[in-house]
Amino acid sequence: MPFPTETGRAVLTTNIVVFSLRDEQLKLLLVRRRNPPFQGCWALPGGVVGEDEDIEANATRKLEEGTGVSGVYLEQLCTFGDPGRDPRERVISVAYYALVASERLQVRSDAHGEDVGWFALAELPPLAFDHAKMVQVARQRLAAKLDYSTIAFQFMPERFTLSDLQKVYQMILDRDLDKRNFRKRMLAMDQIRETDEVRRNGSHRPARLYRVANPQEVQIIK
Amino acid sequence: MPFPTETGRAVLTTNIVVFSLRDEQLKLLLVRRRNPPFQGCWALPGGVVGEDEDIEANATRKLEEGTGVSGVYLEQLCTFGDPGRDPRERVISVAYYALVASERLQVRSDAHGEDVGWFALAELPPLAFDHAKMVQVARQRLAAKLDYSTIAFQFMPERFTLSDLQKVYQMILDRDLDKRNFRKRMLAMDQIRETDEVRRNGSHRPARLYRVANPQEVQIIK
DNA sequence: GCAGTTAGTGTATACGTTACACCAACATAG
DNA sequence: CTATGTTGGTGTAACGTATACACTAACTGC
Repeated sequence: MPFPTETGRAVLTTNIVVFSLRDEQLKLLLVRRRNPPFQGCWALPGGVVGEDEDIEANATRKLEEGTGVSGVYLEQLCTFGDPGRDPRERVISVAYYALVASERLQVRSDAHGEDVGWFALAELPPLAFDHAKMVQVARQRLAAKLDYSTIAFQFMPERFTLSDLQKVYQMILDRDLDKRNFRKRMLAMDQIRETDEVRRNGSHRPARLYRVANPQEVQIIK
Repeated sequence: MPFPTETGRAVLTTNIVVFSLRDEQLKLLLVRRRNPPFQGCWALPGGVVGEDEDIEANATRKLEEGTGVSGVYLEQLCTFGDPGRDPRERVISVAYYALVASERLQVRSDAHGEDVGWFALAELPPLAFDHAKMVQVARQRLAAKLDYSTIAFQFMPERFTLSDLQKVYQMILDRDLDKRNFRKRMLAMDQIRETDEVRRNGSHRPARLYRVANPQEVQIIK
């Protein structure tokens, strides 16, 4: 089966759904498009994959350009390639999702002359192309992974309290959790370590600080 | 960001990991390559996506060509696009996996002048490109989905016994299951229905035949 | 009618999940 | 300095789910 010379070829791109917690909310990184189609519209960060570039390497690079952060958790989500998804020509987009601890963030607004912004999931603007669908799939995947992996720790700063962690879970799952049961479960999976520090912030009992045992890896549990 | 005219373009293909149960074994459909590269080597079925063809539609079509069956369960797995995965040029493959009930199969050997064959997972020949990796990912996904979906029913014929079903689970999970607990679990999820037929095949008590309540859908359970 | 073979059934135990309420420690105001 | 407000931190009982386990039922063939 020889390759066709013209047909069956497509522009290869990536898009990344970048989650982070900012202002006690789960937010997404969006960039404003400067060119048609969808000029002026908000879209997921991403770009065209270079001729000899690995797809995931491209996603990593675009993510670093957008957030200024390297070494973040990145996972392939799904590939979108409807013939009509880009009005210009056939464009395949391999979607990824990424989780960034907000303390590490330093968004370079206008790094590439693009407007960049963080948007709460509940208040997303209309998105270009099929990016809304990508966001939906990413959100589902993230929520599902909370149950059987340590993925939530990717959001945490180096030191955090159990209440901080619980807020993260509650934000992603969009429901309240029982404090005692939550703490039991977190400590039982033996992936966070108590430190001898506490945090004092307000007129109440100070909170014990914890750290992630293996911040690099996302483990599958149970 | 205008598109480059030459760089960043790739041939778009699909590959499908087709699972079926044959001879009481979990087997995969492979085709022998007639052209270089990897000429004569076994590979996953698939092909180049047409200029205006939907990616999943292409996978469905290739699957039908290979098995003669339509309406089978098909799910996107992962996308492979390493720059070096095809020695000729940049080729992106969107991998799918599919589950086919063996009773429905009528493999058209030589439909396209290709050798076609079913291979037990434990006895796969060396595969072309990165297809071995695709098989590995598909196998993991399938085993994981047994736990929380009704995906296994896709393998079943219209009428089957609980022992048949148990064999399917055991084959995929590669371990024995307790008969009473298995039956309890299957009936508890209320997705199979008793029929008033039995099957007599040997000098022993006949087995009750069941059918799948919603053969079309794969449900997520619990 | 006996032997061999697969089909079919119930219960007790262990384990994990859920629900739930009070005291502790600090800052601030009076 | 003490009273109040606010968040941090802890254990136990009830419940439901998952596991382990052994015998009888129904048929065929000899």
